[in-house]
Amino acid sequence: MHVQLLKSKGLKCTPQRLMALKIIEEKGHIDIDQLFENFNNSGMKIPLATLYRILGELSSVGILHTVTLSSQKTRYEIAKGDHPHFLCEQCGQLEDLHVAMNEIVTIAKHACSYSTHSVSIMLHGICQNCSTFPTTDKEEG
Amino acid sequence: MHVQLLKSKGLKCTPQRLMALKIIEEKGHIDIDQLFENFNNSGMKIPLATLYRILGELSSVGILHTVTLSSQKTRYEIAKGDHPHFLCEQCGQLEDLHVAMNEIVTIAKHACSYSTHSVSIMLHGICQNCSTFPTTDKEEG
DNA sequence: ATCACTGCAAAGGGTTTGCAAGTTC
DNA sequence: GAACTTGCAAACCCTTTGCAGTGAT
Repeated sequence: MHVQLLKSKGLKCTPQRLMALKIIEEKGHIDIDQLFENFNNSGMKIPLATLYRILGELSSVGILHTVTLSSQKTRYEIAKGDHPHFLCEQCGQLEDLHVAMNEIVTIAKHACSYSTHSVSIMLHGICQNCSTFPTTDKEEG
Repeated sequence: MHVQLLKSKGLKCTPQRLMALKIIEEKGHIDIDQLFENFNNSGMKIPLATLYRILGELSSVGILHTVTLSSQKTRYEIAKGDHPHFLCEQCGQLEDLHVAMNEIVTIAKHACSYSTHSVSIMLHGICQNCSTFPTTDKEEG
């Protein structure tokens, strides 16, 4: 329950924050513009500045996880532990990969004598849809 | 030889590009501000706008590889094939990890039915120096 | 000589910030 | 009622762009 989640982090339950969490949970991965659009579609007007603040707060307390991409907007997802992602270079779609991170982390850590808190793994390629319909022009998904 | 490298990509050999490559090769990983500083230190004045252009060009032809970080400036390195990185969350230092990517890639790809071109792996933690001298305030390195 | 590149300055665009008004607990 | 949050607008800052002058081949 998002109400509990916010309270547990000492954040107040505002309609804006609850809506943000609801949308992000529904969409899985989302960037700020898509989130902004979803707010509008659901009839709730919100300034971008407020969205930036909400996303920043929720990320800093660990409710959200951010996926930083080069030349694409940062994506946000509900934080649910490390997992690899697949990024389609053509449509920009981001997907969770369901693979045992343990194995990967173990291997990676062997190369690294430092204490490691987290591991980001991103595969880059072409997604199912884009390889099936290669003529489809580049479009955000 | 950087001269050959540039020519092979159809780029002209300018002192600015050669200097950029020299510095980046020396430093291993560098962001644009550090690069700018290094230019100044070596007595070559260059506008940031030109550096942005050079880094963009060298990256787009594949001479440089960019490492995009959240809340830190993009780092540039001479492109030498995929390898995992370690990022110190405290000092921001980026290090190459020398580990067989193959194993990791194989595992990761098993979770992914799509055609994968490249894999980015980033470990986040605290580096040797920062854990040895934990009182040292956060500083860029 | 030609075409590419640099330098400069200005524009652009995403993100952050200050402050007053409005909410939550 | 106190503290936090939102909304708005302006400020910020990094990055890109246009164009004239310069340089590489």
